Amino acid sequence: MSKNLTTRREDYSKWYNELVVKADLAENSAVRGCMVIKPYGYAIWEKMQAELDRMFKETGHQNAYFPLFVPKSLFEAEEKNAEGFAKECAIVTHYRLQNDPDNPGKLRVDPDAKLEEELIVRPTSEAIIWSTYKGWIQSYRDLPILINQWANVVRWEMRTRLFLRTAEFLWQEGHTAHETKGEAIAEAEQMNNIYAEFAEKFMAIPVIKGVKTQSERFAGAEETYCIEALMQDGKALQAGTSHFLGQNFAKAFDVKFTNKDGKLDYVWATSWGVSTRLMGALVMTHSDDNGLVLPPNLAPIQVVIVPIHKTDAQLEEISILAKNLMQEFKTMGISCKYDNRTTHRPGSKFAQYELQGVPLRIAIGPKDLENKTVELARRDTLSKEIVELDNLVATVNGLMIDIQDSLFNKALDFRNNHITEVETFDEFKNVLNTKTGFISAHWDGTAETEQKIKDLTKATIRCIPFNAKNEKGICVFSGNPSDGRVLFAKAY
RNA sequence: CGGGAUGUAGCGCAGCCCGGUAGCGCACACGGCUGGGGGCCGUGGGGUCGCAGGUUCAAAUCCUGUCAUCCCGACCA
Repeated sequence: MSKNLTTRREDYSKWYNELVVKADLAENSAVRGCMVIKPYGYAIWEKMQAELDRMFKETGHQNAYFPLFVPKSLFEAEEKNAEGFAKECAIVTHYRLQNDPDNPGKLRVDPDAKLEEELIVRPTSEAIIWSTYKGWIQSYRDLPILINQWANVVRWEMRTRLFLRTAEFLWQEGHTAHETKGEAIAEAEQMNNIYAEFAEKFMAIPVIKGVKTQSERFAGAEETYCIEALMQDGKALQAGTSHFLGQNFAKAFDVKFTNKDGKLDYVWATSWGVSTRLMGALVMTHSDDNGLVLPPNLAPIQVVIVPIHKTDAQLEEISILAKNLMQEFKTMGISCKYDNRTTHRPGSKFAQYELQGVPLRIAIGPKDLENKTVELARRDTLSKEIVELDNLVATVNGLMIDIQDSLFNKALDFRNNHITEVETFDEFKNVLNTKTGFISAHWDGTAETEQKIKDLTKATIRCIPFNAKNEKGICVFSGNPSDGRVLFAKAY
């Protein structure tokens, strides 16, 4: 069935790359480490954006936009943050080109056009935003500030992969300022919950909520909340993070306010973000060897109608039926495409929509016209059935919900079957190398142990999950006392 | 930046060892037969073989240099 597509079993990375390209989601750009998101891929991203944006606004956030460039002096103000990102920054040093006297027809950087202060292309916007907030905040009456921005950021990664790690990527970053510590923590937790809800309800990706260990924390954060998902190859993917930043940025940028008692205090901050990496998570969670599988809630095309005909007259007759159906789907809010191209044959259309993950396909041919039926094919199960034309729209509507649920449940089963509790380090290594997935193990809470395990196995602590049962134990590596289990995995 | 590999048509590759002026599959264009799962047959278009130098009557092929890309590490949403 799958033609020209590497299978998951053969080579998971290759399968992923080919799938992203062949499903028309994105491709590598000629620009180093950068990606071109193609219209079909972007349409999915837009659906994600729309839903997230709605959720942000429902919780009182507003959108704004801040500059791409961050002057170096601002960038370095919060030391930990600067240090964390320093190794992967693109830097603007000049502002003008000129004709190259040594190479006619070529340009060179004008050496006289050197900037007095270099500009960092934002790898994240805390610095530029907090330097701006300083001017906005004087009193507790100015708080909270609840702002999100949709933007691109640049991180000069050594090795890149479509959607999962590219030098430039699209994301949203929320940056909030609060009067109290408690309020800021509540905000960070709320946003992590929103991410989890979005991942599970819209992307049909089950996630584990928790906090990062100190060494995995965002540079400059006091606490990093995260949602972790499990891909089909048994590796974990960080799907979203939300940070409680304490007063670190307020202190670095001197953002003080007068509180209700008339005293000066630093404001409390959060930041949170998800990126186009979610597209990678979507692909890797649901897709199969025939291509992409999209949950109905995110599919740009939820239903495709493919006519099967020999003659023009047959096509015309099918088209009348198809157009009526489209109208009904539209009324139900189901997006539908009728592919009446005569330049492609039905079989190749079937294959194409399968590759592109369209959740449901309706085929209508002369036999169907005669019997008042259509053929329905589900992308997720690859099952086909002939159904009556009567009540078709209701049937399809029900299937949209079924498919969405069943994708989630399938991913949930897989995920739950790949969380393994281990008691010894031998078991740990064994599970990691054979079964893969998350390993639930006791940890002594030290960075040293965490690092040693990472060096030995490449597995990192993905998160300290919130839902962990209260259980004392001994560390799987050091044998020292542990307060609870954490989740280890190899990660993207 | 350390280890490995590769640059030949839009994409994927063969040819290189053993030098004789470039080929296959997919894609593309045209014609016909077709049409309920990626059709078949025929015809056709498209490449200064990454770049520069050298050896030679002759270089995709041999030699030297160089550039680029990919994979494995380190870094990371």
